[in-house]
Amino acid sequence: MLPPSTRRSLPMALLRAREVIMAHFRPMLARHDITEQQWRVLRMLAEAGPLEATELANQASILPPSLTRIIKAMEERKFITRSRVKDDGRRARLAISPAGLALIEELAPERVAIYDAIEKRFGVEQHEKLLDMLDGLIQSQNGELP
Amino acid sequence: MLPPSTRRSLPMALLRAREVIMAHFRPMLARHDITEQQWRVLRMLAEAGPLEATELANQASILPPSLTRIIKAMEERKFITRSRVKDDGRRARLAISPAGLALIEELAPERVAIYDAIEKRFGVEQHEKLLDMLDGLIQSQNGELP
DNA sequence: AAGATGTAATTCACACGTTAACTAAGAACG
DNA sequence: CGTTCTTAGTTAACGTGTGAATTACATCTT
Repeated sequence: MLPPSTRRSLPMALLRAREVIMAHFRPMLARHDITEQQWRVLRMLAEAGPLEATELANQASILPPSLTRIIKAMEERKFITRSRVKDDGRRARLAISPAGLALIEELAPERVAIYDAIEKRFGVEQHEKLLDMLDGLIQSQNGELP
Repeated sequence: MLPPSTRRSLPMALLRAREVIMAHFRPMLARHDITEQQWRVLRMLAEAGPLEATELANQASILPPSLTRIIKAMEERKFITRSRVKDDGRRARLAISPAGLALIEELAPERVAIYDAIEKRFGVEQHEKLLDMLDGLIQSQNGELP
């Protein structure tokens, strides 16, 4: 049994797929001097409300060291606020600021347009099916790691 | 029309999918002190034969600046060799060394085992179908970028 | 209450991703 | 020929990914 060729490997396919998709979003993010990860953090806080750092890191798929840096940068730019959690001096509570919300809303139409363009090329049903399969893959691998 | 929630966005799904898959490979790579990208370069050269830098970068989905660093590191470790292309002093011809090939072969059984584990959890047909859909996605986005 | 253990977040070190600027070599054109 | 333009690769600057070590605070144990 041979190992899969690089042209048919799941890690490579996922990587390339993510590249072609992100290529659509990068110009928008660059225009506002926001990194992809900062954008994830902003959206997550906008959708889920205030979160603690660990929870935010998990949901945005960002590692703790990266999140520390991102929070620092976005706090300075006044896009998010940070406060201590009562009764536990270790935890930090992070929330999006009005300025952060304003950015999200400003970009909303463009986001929709980009998603429409992607779906138009790939097909709405294909898009939905792919999301389902990716969820399935993620769930399938999330059990015990023997 | 609302933008997609973060829980149903293609970039996030692709990112998380890649994470759960790479989690299987990381221990193996760490044991041999090889990064994921170095591993991609090695495999590519092993499968495709000697390549020029630009071609290698494209096929391994690595940006030129990263490839420069990777080549430097792997040349020092004697896993790859570099030579000038005759009649064009700009191009570099990169090839895997015997030591590099030996590493590939040493890891081959473990690679197969990891892929088997992934397929066992996700399902062989699902795996194949997902690869097809990812290819389709990549092809669909690869036209003109308006 | 004091020490051991656990947890949240940060820091450190190093590699890669990304964009822009740069160098060097070839090709095109006058 | 020499000038200009293009191409291959590198360098620079900054942010993120990753694993290990560290700090600060909570909790558990006795």
